[in-house]
Amino acid sequence: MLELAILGLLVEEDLHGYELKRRLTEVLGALSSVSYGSLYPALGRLEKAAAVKVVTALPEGDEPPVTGSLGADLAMFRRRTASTGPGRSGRTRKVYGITEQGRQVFHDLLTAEMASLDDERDFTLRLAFARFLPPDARVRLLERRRASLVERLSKTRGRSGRDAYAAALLEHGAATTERDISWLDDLIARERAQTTKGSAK
Amino acid sequence: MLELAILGLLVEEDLHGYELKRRLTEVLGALSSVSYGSLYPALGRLEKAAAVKVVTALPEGDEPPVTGSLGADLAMFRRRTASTGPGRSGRTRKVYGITEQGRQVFHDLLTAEMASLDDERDFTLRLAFARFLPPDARVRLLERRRASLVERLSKTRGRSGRDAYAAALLEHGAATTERDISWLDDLIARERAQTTKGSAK
DNA sequence: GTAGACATGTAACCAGTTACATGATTTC
DNA sequence: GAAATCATGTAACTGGTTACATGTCTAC
Repeated sequence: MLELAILGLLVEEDLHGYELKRRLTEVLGALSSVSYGSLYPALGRLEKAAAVKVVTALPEGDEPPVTGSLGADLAMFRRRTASTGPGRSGRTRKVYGITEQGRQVFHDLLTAEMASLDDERDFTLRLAFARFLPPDARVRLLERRRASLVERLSKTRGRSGRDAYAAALLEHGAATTERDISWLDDLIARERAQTTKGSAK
Repeated sequence: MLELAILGLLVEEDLHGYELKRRLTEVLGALSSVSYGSLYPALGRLEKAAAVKVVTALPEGDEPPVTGSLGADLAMFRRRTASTGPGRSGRTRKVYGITEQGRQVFHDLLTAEMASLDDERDFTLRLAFARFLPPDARVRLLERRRASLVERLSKTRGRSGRDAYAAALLEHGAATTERDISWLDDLIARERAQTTKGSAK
């Protein structure tokens, strides 16, 4: 999960751990922000698996490469020299980039059909990276999620809470699930519209 | 968390592990159902802490026995004899009951102010047992939750997703949070209405 | 007599957290 | 030169999971 999120962010841009954490909190939003205690070990694992590697060349313009022309890595010396003008940084930051293998891993994780049957976080994360999926996989993701919500709803409807609080909880939960379902319907419809537009017809 | 849920269920009724699991799935609803691999160890811990104890004598009232009329415990022999008419059970089930200490632990856990800042599950669980809280603690719970949602919303609003999917996610999330907030407002209002009605004024 | 629901339990694992330790750089 | 912020990392723990092992009772 964490690995998927990290790779997803690195697909677009080289980042160092600290910055990565901030982006993760954004992407995963309310759904828990990660702590350094899990982030750094995760980066370590990914590095060992050759899915990411330290690039160290600091981004300058706005994104990272764009301006390109980094010249040399000089991998050995951990650029302890002037970084960028009146440089910013702390300690010696390690900027990570995704490798070809990492892209592969990313797609594998993203496509992995299993799970997410009801895991909200998992679904959210995948949807956040949906643009990297082929259209049909996108639709499948949305529909699997929809099916799981419909099933949940069917199990909820019919039971009534033993007291006002439990009842309110049940009712609100059901209403929320219904809204989620029609939201998904919208997304699915939009998706199909785009697909047919693009392809044959 | 699990402990709190178990104790909360046992406050009302003696139950054995298997049945407990089913109730837990109901109470915690979509928010993950527990597995036996965590339930039984949790029961073990609670027993060791003297918060629950095995009662074995099946409750009669309403749920499990129905046919009732069990007479004696004969604690030593694990009732291997006919349990209830054309008995129901499997193996030899252990029915747990909450102890006085357990009730204390339950209230302590339920009242514990910390946490839940954004933990959905935690809040849901506490609200499910809200009837065991004094009115003022109930209001506090609801308002703390409300505050945390408001804060979340303020952090979300303003950022816009980098692509259609992220944007849809953000937007839907914000809308859901808004609905949650007004739902809480309803609950709080109802709560206050009841409090003033009951007390002086 | 065997399939399936009921019932309890353990061990190995996993994904994350907290708390701690360290250190560079900037700003006041 | 102290405080704040940036930055990386480790160790101990937590709260669960899956997979496995075992067993009983009912219904066919």
